[in-house]
Amino acid sequence: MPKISITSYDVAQAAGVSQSAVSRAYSPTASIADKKRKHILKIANQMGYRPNAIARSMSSARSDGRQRSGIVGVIVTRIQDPFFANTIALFSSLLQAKGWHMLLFTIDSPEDVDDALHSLMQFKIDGVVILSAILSEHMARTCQANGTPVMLYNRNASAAGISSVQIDNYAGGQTAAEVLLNAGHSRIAFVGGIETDKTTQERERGFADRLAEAGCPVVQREFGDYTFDSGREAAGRLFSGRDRPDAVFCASDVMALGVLHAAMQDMGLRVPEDFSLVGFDDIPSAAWPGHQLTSIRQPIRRMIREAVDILIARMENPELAPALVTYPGVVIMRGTVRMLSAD
Amino acid sequence: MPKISITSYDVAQAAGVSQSAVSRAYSPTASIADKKRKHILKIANQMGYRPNAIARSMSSARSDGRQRSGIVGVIVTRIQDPFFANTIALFSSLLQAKGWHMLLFTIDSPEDVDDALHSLMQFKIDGVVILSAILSEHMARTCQANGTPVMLYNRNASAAGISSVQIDNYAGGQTAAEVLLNAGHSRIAFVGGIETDKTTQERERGFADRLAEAGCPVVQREFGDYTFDSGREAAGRLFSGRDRPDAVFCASDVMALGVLHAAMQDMGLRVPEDFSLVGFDDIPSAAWPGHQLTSIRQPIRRMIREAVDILIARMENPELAPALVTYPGVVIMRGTVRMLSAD
DNA sequence: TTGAAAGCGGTACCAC
DNA sequence: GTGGTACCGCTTTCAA
Repeated sequence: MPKISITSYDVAQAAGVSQSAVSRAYSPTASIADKKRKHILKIANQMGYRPNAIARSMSSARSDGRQRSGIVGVIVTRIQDPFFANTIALFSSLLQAKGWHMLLFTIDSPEDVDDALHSLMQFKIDGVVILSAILSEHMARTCQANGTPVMLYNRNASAAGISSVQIDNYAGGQTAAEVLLNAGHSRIAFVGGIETDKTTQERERGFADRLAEAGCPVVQREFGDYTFDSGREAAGRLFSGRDRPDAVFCASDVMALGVLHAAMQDMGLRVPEDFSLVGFDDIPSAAWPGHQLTSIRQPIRRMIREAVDILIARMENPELAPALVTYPGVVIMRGTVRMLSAD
Repeated sequence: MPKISITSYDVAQAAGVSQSAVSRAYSPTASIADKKRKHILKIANQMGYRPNAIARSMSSARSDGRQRSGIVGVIVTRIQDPFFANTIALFSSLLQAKGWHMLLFTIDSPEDVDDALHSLMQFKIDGVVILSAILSEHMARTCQANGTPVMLYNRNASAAGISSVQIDNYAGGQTAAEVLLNAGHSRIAFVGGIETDKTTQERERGFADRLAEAGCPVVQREFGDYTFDSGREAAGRLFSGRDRPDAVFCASDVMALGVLHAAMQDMGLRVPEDFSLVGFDDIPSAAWPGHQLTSIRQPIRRMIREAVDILIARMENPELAPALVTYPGVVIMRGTVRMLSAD
């Protein structure tokens, strides 16, 4: 059997001090002679000692009933989506930069959030970020009851005591409509992600409302599942009929790229000559020279930074009220929307 | 102050049994009357009790000195790279499907692995996956000493006691060379990621060796940093001179796409008429209609599944010897390499 | 099969 | 400032 790990007791013995002293040496606020601390830390480092984070969070279970594990749980759906993968990456680095660890939980369907959260709570996580899903009323209450702050990213905070940071999907849809209207289009189609999805619904609603206002209703609605292939397939349905739309708004860039590639390569259409295209998210590949996709940008860096800040603030001070933040999307004009030559 | 969390003691009291009984109810192997277990579980569920995973791993610190946390640490560089993001996604779902949790640690530079590992080890993780980086001899020994199995994904296991799963970069480079040679090219260039990177080096070596064998050495070498933009910039250098290469091999698909977009859009070149292009990885977007990038595929699903299996086996049985697995890359012919009309 | 009790590795409070 | 000690919530002996 390999040598077991070194404990504070081992260090204490080697340093000729009490075990409590070793513990104090690692607590910045503890009252301990500077000299002694240095001595202990030196020996500890020599021995390769590292405080056991598990034991620490175990014992610091305070009288208020909260353990502090230093771990933030992150629950995510659709992790294979480049947009989400990127989001996780950002959450990870930001949390880490502030000294928190991230326990990642992947779920296949938004309904699994409650289970996932239960599973994570066994680790006494200090807080949780939920990406693109909402939790049940019941679970929300549970979290509030034991003081675990929840951050809903990309979704409305449905229940009390929960924070959220999200893009203004409705306004984004409106903006997309305006861009297309301004370009003089009249046969405008919409391609959504999953139809029952809040995000898709809001984007469509904003889009359709604005179009209706202008007396130019959506001529065709197609739905996919946010993947490239589903966008590609939607393009097939969009452009196979005789009365083709002359403009398309996709609820995500990935699908928009699917439409773009399909239309240009599979069907020989030109963009924006044959139709204009607007996406949502502004993922990096939207800007690639061959795409030049006009899109509604989500300022994800800022959004994630804010989400992390809010969460951390609440983890450190549970008394803090939850925050609800909505960011406006900004349209990034590129080459997939036609320009009107004259005003 | 919110209500504190429910402990096994609370459940015991409510069920009129001892605390040990509650513990046993949750241990499949424990000897407890079936009736009693059912009774306890029922009450526990009613109360919303969940065993505290922290306390559990604390107390199960066995005489062999190993705690079992149920957590696997994953250390990753370049998490923003779509290829890596995808890899994490797969690791996450596979580990989770087998009942393990994943603590994710992002590092900016491969040298930070040791620190990251130290940080993770404080949580008494049961095993660790390291993506595209290697650890120091010293750290490798530490892991072996306290029985933490290490899985190096995408890298050679440099030290003893460490497992690895990786693609055969050298052979992949050779294959790329053959594809280009077979297409009758003679002015062949290479675009690598970071020049000091083992992966880039091996791919180039295989590529260059095979080319040299054929008496057709690499005419130009360019390096980037695995990003799209760096591929795009490399294209600028590649095609600005008078004696342009007639074929390019990129050490990653992302860079290859950068070259492709730049060449086609920025410089008006056609592929494969003006030059052939081969990438590496076979990421999803390589197959998009507008790209049709010929690439050396990494069978990442199988590779990751194997990596997870090996790691889990070793976590469950520390006596097991580490495994070293290398997968061959397979060339996926698409449209970016010209076809010779006749043999 | 059961309950009592001894830890697991720390933290924090207690007198000194 | 310091060492001694009572926990944290659970698992696992040990007797009964």
